[in-house]
Amino acid sequence: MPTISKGEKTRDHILKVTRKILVAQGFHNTSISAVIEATGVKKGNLYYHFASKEDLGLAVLEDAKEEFFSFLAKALSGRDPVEKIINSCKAICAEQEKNNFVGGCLFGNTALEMADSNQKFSGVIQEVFSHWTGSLEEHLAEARETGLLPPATSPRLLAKTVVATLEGAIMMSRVSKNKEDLNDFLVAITGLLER
Amino acid sequence: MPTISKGEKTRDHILKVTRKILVAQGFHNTSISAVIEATGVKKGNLYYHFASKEDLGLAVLEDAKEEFFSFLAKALSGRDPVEKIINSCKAICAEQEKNNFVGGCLFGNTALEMADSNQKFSGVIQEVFSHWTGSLEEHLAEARETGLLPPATSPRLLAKTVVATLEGAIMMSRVSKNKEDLNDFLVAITGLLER
DNA sequence: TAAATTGTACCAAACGGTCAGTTTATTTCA
DNA sequence: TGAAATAAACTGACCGTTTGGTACAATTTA
Repeated sequence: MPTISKGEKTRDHILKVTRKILVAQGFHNTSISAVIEATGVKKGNLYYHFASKEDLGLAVLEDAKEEFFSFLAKALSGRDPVEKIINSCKAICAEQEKNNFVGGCLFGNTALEMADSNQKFSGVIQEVFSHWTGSLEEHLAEARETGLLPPATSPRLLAKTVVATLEGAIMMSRVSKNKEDLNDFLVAITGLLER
Repeated sequence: MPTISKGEKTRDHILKVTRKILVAQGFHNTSISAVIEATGVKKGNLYYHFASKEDLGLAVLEDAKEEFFSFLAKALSGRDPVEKIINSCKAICAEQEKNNFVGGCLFGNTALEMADSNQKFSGVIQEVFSHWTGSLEEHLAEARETGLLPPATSPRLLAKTVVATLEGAIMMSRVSKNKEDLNDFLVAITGLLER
């Protein structure tokens, strides 16, 4: 069995709780004392596990990244490549609705908050976007080869467009808090892929 | 001639300089002292013109909103409604490139930073998105009527999709700092409208 | 003469972070 | 096996700094 030490448990607990706060409030608007209160972990112990607030934020992002990658891999299911992509988008939108459009996408949020002021943060974000578009690109290339998409299709461009549209859609739904909005965007993305 | 009082001039100077800082650093990562330093306006005077930091941020957003509306109206030029929309997207992308992908879109940034924690801010953002999609929607409806777009087109859905894709594109370009990225998205949006 | 601006000094609260010391687990070794 | 040593995990008081914001008399400007 995988021996999980007490420290590892605490560290993971901090990561998961902090992620919830970060996604809703952003990095700069989240204080260490808020993390301490929410986690129940004392300050000294927090700084035993993480060197700084930046270090904590980065670790949260890395942790969420790994989780998202496996989420995406599972969500990319269906009978054909196009259906797989659409289902993954649906799964992401379902998550948003589950959270009542609070928080949105941690990576998108952090991208816009830190992109120009912290290279370490934007580095992780870039990995996420890169892996995400890369995965979609592979399936789109397969779809093109099997005739599901016209030969003139650019898998790379289309993959990036799907991700961008989804991120934009999450942004706008988050502002409007309108349930129909996200469904509308799903229709649009579906239309993008089915022709 | 429009008499601009000294106070109005100072107020506007504060707004414009603060906007530059806000768009690059975000609201919570921008301190009053940074604003004072950048504007050259003394603290007492700043609080003579603005009641609080929140009030200042809100005023910056309102000011940028008005400017964006007239920018959009001018940018929506072309021989037909579809060309008008494409040109407006091009104009927005050109602005992004001009700024070397630093800052991105003030409204998108603020949306993701404040959406769930400050209703006043998200209210202004909502006005921006609403007016923006509304303008595009009008032109798309005209395009559909004149046969430029198929009858099955939903102007409302397509307008929202264009805005979402553009916001997502700005987000991703800002992270990647890649000049080709935005052009790619322009191609995608053009493809969305020309069929 | 009213509006606008400056200057300085100040405030309480919150901020991120440190550290000496205590508790809890794990190893070492007689 | 069990006491002693070591390492990991945790505590809470404390630090200096920055934060947004205030007070207000004195001065400049339109």
